[in-house]
Amino acid sequence: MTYAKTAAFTHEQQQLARVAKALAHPARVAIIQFLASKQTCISGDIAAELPLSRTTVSQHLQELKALDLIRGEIDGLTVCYCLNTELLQRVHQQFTAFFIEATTSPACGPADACGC
Amino acid sequence: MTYAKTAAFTHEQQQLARVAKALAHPARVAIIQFLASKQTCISGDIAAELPLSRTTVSQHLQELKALDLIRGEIDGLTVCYCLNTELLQRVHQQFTAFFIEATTSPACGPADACGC
DNA sequence: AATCTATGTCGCAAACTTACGTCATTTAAT
DNA sequence: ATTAAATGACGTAAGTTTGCGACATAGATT
Repeated sequence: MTYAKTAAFTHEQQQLARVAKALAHPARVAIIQFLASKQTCISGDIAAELPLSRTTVSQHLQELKALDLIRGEIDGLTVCYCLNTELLQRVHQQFTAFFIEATTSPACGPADACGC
Repeated sequence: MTYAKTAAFTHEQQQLARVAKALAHPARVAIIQFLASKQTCISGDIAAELPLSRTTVSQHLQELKALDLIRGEIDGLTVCYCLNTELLQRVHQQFTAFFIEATTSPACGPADACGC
């Protein structure tokens, strides 16, 4: 997505694509769900929950952190990760707007094979 | 040393990731928006609207088609593409469920630096 | 038939992602 | 002070995506 041609698209399109990309790996979906399932920010060994090495999970965490979807606070030896629910809410709205735009279009109906 | 990672990713997580991946490029977001903006299924030269070569656009179209997010009907010389609004609606629901799960978690608040 | 047009397919190069082992750093426990 | 634990950074190998020109194909048009 950071390919050369990216610049030509609207900021909105790039924004949506960037977040979509963050969710484009089951590990990152799983990480977010895991963080959501805990009342407290969980330390980094989310790795124990996932079929991936700690290093790889750490990398996925950094990726989510780079977009600010999650935050990490160092607390002694461990790192406390947590969801940025505010951002996630805004992202949710963006996705919803996109999907509504897409699903309310008067394009071909569900079954008919596109009678244009 | 490898951790004991027995838990593979759920079907649900993979599903979400797969769709997210389809939206993970601004060109594909743009294609969907473009199809939504037309009352009628538009032929393949969506390429004229995008800062990409026809070949590349065709490739993105195939990718969306592989997930059945869009459909293409051959109509003589041209191909009629259209959104699969039914699927998009279901996908929207999936994303919404995910985001609600993520945003209603009692994790760290927006401003406080994660007081765990 | 010869040609034109709209499309998809193929193969390639460059860029990016994924996954993981090893290492350095930081903090806690002995 | 030494050792142990948790973690991110670094390097790197394998795989995937992106982007495109050249080629192939299949209806239209002449």
